[in-house]
Amino acid sequence: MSDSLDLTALESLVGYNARRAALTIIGRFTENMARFELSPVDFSVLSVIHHNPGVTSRQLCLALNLLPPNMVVFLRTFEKRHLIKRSPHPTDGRAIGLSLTPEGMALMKEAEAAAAASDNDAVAKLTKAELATLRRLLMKIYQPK
Amino acid sequence: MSDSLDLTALESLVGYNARRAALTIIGRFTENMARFELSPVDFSVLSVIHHNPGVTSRQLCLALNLLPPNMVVFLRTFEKRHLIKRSPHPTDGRAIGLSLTPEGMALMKEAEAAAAASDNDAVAKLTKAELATLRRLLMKIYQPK
DNA sequence: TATTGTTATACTCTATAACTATA
DNA sequence: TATAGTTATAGAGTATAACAATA
Repeated sequence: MSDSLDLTALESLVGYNARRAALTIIGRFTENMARFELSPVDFSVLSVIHHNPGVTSRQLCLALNLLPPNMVVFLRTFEKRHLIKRSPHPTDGRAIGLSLTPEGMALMKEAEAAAAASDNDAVAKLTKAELATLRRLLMKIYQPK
Repeated sequence: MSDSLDLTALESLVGYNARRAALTIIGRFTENMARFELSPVDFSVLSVIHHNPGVTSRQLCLALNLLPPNMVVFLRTFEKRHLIKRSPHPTDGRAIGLSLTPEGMALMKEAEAAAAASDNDAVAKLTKAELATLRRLLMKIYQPK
């Protein structure tokens, strides 16, 4: 039986194409990062902490579009795994500054290399110029203003 | 407090950007399509049936990367809403051909117009040429071969 | 009064195992 | 033996309401 269905109506929607591409890339990401026991969202949270030591939970939620109650669970798990530590915020007694432990830094050094490799593999059909264009156009869609 | 976090590591990953853009577009899609009581996946299934009358459940699963047990639930719900009908497959006694009812066609005529409008709104910052490029690059990522 | 972080919980979406009817 | 469709269920991911501590 021929699999030649007409999908042109769906394929005209950017949202459909963006979702299918995201699921493809991130599905592979999930497999390749399983050895670190990091989901895509786990990785994104740890990456932001890594490059922004002292960041607060609220800042993470805003930057990554995650909800505070869910962030609490992520951070608790990371702390139990000794990947992050919490320090009192210098000026705001309600807030808590987050940073990676040496163990967390060691993990993220490897994990970020593996993440980049997985991402590159998933988009290997595109040229470097196409990838630069793609990233730019995608960011234009989700960034405010 | 300045919100200027360093996200460059994440933003270098196509998967991260594709996911953020997809969630932005589809979040708006979900709001705009709520009046039809159609989720993004609901819409994609009905759209394929609309443009491919007689399609089988298995073909839908392959085309949209959905799992058969979940498709059963979608189709049951559509049938209860009198949006689709099932007909015996002409040659394969195991399979069932799917098509829209007149009621389903009427709904999808409106829903497809609203979907296109929502999608266009969500990517209004991009030019027509950029959108054509974006669709082409995204399809290259998720299409096999 | 508003905000940060938290708890508990509900809801949606997706995935797995096993079954039936037909090819 | 393999495939189309189905059932039941489990799991992951995400969302809502309400609260304590601090600004």
